[in-house]
Amino acid sequence: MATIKDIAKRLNISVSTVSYALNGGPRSVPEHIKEQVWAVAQELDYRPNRVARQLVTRSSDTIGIVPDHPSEDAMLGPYLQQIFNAVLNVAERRTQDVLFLSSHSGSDPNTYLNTLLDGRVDGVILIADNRSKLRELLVSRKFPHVMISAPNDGESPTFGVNNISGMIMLVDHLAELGHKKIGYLRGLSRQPDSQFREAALLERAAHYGMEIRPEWVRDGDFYSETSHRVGLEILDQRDLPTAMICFNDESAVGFMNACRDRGLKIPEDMSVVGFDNVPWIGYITPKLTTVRQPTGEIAHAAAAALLELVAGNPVTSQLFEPELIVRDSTSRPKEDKFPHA
Amino acid sequence: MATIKDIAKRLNISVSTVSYALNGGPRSVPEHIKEQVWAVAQELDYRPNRVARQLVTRSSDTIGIVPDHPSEDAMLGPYLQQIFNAVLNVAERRTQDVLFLSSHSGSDPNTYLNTLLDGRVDGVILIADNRSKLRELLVSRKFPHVMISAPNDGESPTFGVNNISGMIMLVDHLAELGHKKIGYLRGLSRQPDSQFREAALLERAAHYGMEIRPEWVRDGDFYSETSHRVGLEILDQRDLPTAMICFNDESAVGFMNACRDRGLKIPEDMSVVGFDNVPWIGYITPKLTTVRQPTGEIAHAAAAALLELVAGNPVTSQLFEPELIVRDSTSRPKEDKFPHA
DNA sequence: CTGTTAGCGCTTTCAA
DNA sequence: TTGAAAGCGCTAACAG
Repeated sequence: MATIKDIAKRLNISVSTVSYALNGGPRSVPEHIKEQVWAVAQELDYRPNRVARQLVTRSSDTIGIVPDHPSEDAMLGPYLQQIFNAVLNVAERRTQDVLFLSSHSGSDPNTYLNTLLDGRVDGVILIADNRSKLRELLVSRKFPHVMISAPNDGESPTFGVNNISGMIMLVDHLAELGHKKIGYLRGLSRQPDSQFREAALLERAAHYGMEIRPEWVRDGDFYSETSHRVGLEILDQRDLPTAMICFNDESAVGFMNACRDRGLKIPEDMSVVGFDNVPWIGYITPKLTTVRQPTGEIAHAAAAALLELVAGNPVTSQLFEPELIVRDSTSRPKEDKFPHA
Repeated sequence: MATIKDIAKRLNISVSTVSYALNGGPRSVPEHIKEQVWAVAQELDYRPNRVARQLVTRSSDTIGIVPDHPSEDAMLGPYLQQIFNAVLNVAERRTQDVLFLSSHSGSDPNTYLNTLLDGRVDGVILIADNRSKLRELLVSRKFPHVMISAPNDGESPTFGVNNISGMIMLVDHLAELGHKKIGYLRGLSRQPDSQFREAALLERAAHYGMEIRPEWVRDGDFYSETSHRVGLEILDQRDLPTAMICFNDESAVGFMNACRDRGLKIPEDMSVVGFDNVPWIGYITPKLTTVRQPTGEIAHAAAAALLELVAGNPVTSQLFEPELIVRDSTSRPKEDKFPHA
């Protein structure tokens, strides 16, 4: 493979001149030399060696995405997919590469840190909450990073959705429809997201004087199978809520299946809402009322911020507002249909 | 940042000894020296500089994924997602990175080639068909690569699904149910996949003496909106087929929506089949009969093969068999329900 | 067995 | 204005 040395030799000029000619600076090179250099480069099919350049410039033009809870099938969930897609788009526009760093070196954060500090990435987008050990290490080493999906504690630039107002929108919507008895299928309760949403739910529901019986609230995870199973348990009780708030769209699908199994019509017998507005939401029946998380915009902003950070510029955290999307899975509760009957 | 030089100086030994101690070879190092080296490394918080190593070993321990028709939202489709996920898994197990190379340098394949030859990846997985200009360049430069989703022409190691037998399974299934009148919503007709499937469909249908009227066959793309629209046009005709074969699951969803709009029950009035078995298939109603493409396995094999190739070992192409998954969107045709009526 | 040293290909400082 | 040369941090060939 041809190198700048070959080009220099061929033209009897110095490598520095070739380098400057090829890079268009910082030193100026006479136009006719430039042309010759480019011509010879073409002829020798010269391809710049990016690794050599990286070594001397100490920058890789690559950013990393680090999911803090790496799993075998990380890229199969819509959340990471949307983030990765958005990051890819902004990186591409700035001719940067993006590396998806799942967790080569096992789960020890300190070992894992090697991956980040060995020069392959200039900075990382960390998808984790604040208790992340890795985040701590990044902060203490001042390694350029931004966070997604963590509450903003001022330690790192953070980009996320306003979970609280999302939940409030949902409760308000149900309140407007006249619902008084609400059930809640929560996510993993150790997750900050879950906690914020639940707190908002309880507060807002209390505000409206809604009833949320303990037996209508159940733990789940993010999968529809679980919420299907748990949903059946809820539905097999005597008294039922008239509306169910599900932690995310997937669990809403599971719960809707449970309703179908028990012969409950949605939304007539039971209103159901989700959270997220996943990409395949248009394919499920009935169409689900949910809150859209602007995941793409969030990731977009995070990536842009990281690149600023890498370039040495200051950045500020950003909280995004979700959007209520009313579809066909919510309506007035049955007993409210004829309020004066 | 500490380097091996610092460690060497600290212990009054040579850098080569340090290097060998750290890497565990190829030269052997006395155990007690090794221990000292590791201790000092720890103490100085030494992190190996991977870029420097790359420069001398001329290998990046990174493979690339190259979608030949890069789009803004490349990672939003399930196909690339599954491929990426699988590749990530095998790469991780072999401590390799994977770079998703969408198309930085514009669409000129030759410029684009720079990206691949500048040392950042040791080889690439090309997702393209055989007419790919980029593939041609890779072949002529003997740059390590494998192909996914192209017919195997013997030029490059190729990994894909047997489209023909997939379509045959589908037609056989419909024939067994007693369908005689078949419609077909095809994909983009310039795509080799589409062509193979259509050829197989026509041949197999002829074999069974099935009727496929031209007005039951329509072009589409891969999106449900299109097939929804086109589906309505088909359904507004006088005579209808009893079963519709859709190019992929997404278009099947669109067509099923069209059926719903026209009051046709699935599968009673119309059997519908898709192709792919996308991840969210469990969420649509009625559950779709389809052919599963083992995309994950294919990508897995492709990635493993690429790593072999990079290591200098020979590899062989592989064709994967699809699998018919019968669910609730197909049944006997109506007029066949009482064959002797 | 271990230390010295020559690069890998590039950028950039320092001299001329 | 341009060339020579010093590294970047590492591996590995070579020398002792």
